[in-house]
Amino acid sequence: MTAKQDSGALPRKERIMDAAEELFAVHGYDGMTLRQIATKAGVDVALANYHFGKKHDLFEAVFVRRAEVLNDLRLRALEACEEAAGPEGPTVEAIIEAFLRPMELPHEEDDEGWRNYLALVAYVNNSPVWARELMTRHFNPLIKRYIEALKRALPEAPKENIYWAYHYLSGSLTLTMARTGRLDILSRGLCSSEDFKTAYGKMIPFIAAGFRQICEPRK
Amino acid sequence: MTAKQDSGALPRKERIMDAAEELFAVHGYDGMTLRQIATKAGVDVALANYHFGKKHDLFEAVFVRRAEVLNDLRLRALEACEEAAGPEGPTVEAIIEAFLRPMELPHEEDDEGWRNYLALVAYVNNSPVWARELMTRHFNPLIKRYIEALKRALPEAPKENIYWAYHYLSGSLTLTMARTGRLDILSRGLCSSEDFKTAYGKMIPFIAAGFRQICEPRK
DNA sequence: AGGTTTCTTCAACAACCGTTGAATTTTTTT
DNA sequence: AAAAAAATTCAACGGTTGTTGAAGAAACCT
Repeated sequence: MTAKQDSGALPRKERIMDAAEELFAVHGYDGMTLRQIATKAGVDVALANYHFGKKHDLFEAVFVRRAEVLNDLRLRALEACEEAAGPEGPTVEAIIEAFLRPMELPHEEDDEGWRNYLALVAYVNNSPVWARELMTRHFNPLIKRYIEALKRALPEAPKENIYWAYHYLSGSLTLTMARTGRLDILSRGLCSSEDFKTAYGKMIPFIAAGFRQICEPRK
Repeated sequence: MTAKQDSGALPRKERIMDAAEELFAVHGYDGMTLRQIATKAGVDVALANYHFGKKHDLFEAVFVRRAEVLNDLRLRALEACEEAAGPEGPTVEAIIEAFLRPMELPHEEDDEGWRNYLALVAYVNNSPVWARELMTRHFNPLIKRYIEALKRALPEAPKENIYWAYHYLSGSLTLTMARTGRLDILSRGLCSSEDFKTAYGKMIPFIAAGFRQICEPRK
C-alpha cells in the first residue's frame, strides 16, 4: 500500500502545512522547530525543506493559504451589504457586521484548521517586523476598502478618528482570535474564549457605538 | 577605575534586565537568546545565569519588576476617582480613565524602558501558556477590583456583558501597547502608534460608549 | 516494461543554544 | 592590609537547530 494514496489521508505537503499552522499559532515562529512540525505531520524533516524551502517560506505559505479565502469572504460580505443598502450606503453597524461575521464561519463549521489559522493571524499582529509586513501586504488592500465604506457612512467624522476607531476594532478582534482563555478565568466560566458567536455578536454593537461616539458630531 | 562604580552607569544586574526587557518585547521569549541579551548589556553570558538562574526566571524577573509599580499606579487612580465621586460611585468614563491614564505616564516622561515594558506586556498577552499564566497571576487581582467598580456603575447590566466589554477594552489596549506601526502605514501617517496620548484620549470615550451600549438597558 | 520525473528519506554538516563549574577580579568586612 | 564574600569572566559541555546533498522509493509517462 502506498503512502500517498491512503484513502482519506491528505498529501504530505498539506499535512506539513496543517501541523505548522497549529504549532506556529500556539508557540510562535521561534518557539517551534521544523523537527517538531515534521514529527507532528508524520514526515521527515527534510521534506519540509523540499516543499517550501526555508523555514521562513513555510511560515509565509501557511499564512497566505487562507488569507486569500478570508479576503474573498469579506469582500463579498461588503459588496452584499452595499447592495442591500440604499444609495446612501450601508450603516456603520452593517459594515462592521460584514467585517466580523465571516470570522465565525470557521467556528460554526467546527473547522479546527481555521481556528488555528485565526490564532496565527493574531500572533502575527504582534510579531517581529518581517511577520507584521506579511500582515500589511496581504490584508491592507481589503481593509482600505472597508475604511472607505466607513468614511462614507460617517461623512462628518475627522478622518483620523476613523483610523483610530478601526485600530480599537482591530485590537478587540485580534484578542478574540487569539483565544487566550484569560477571559474564562477572569469571569470564572461565565464567558468562554471559544464562544466566537457570542464574542462577535456583542462586539458588533459595542464597536459600532464607539465609532458613533468619536466619529459623529455631538448632537 | 572599577566597572561597578562608573558614575552614571547602572549596575550590571539592571543592565541585563533592561536589555532583556527591550529584546524580549520585540522578538519574544524564544526569538531572543541569552547571548544576544548579554551582548546588548555589555556583559558575559554567564552573568545572567548567576543573577537570575534559568532563562525563564530572567523573563519573569523582568515581567514582575514593573508590574507592581503599574498595579500601584492604577490602584491609586481608582481610589482617587472613587473618592472624587459621590456616594453612588464613579461613572464608566471615570473608571476607564483611571484604568488607562497611568499608561501614558511612561510615554510622557520619555522613558524608553517603560515603553519597552508595555510592549512586553502586549506580547505576553498572546503567548504560550506559561507566559499567559504570568499575566493572570500578576494582573488579575487589580482587574477584578476594576470589574467590581464597573458592576457598581452599571447595576442593570448582565454580568457577562461587563466581562465581554472588558475583553474588548483589553484587546484595544493590548494592540495600542504593542506599537506595531501598522496603523501609521494604513493611515499614511495621519495617525502614529507612538502617540500614546491621542491613542488613550480617543480610546476612553470610544470604549465607554461601547460599555454603555451593551451594558445599559435600552431606553 | 523501461526511463524520467517527482517525492521522500537518510545521514551529516557547521553553528548556535542554555547551562555549568572553576578561575579571576572586584567589593566588602574585619 | 589580610580575609571573606560577592560579582564577573573564562572555557567548555552535551544537545538541538536549520539546512543540504546524495541515496532511495513511488508515480508518471510513453
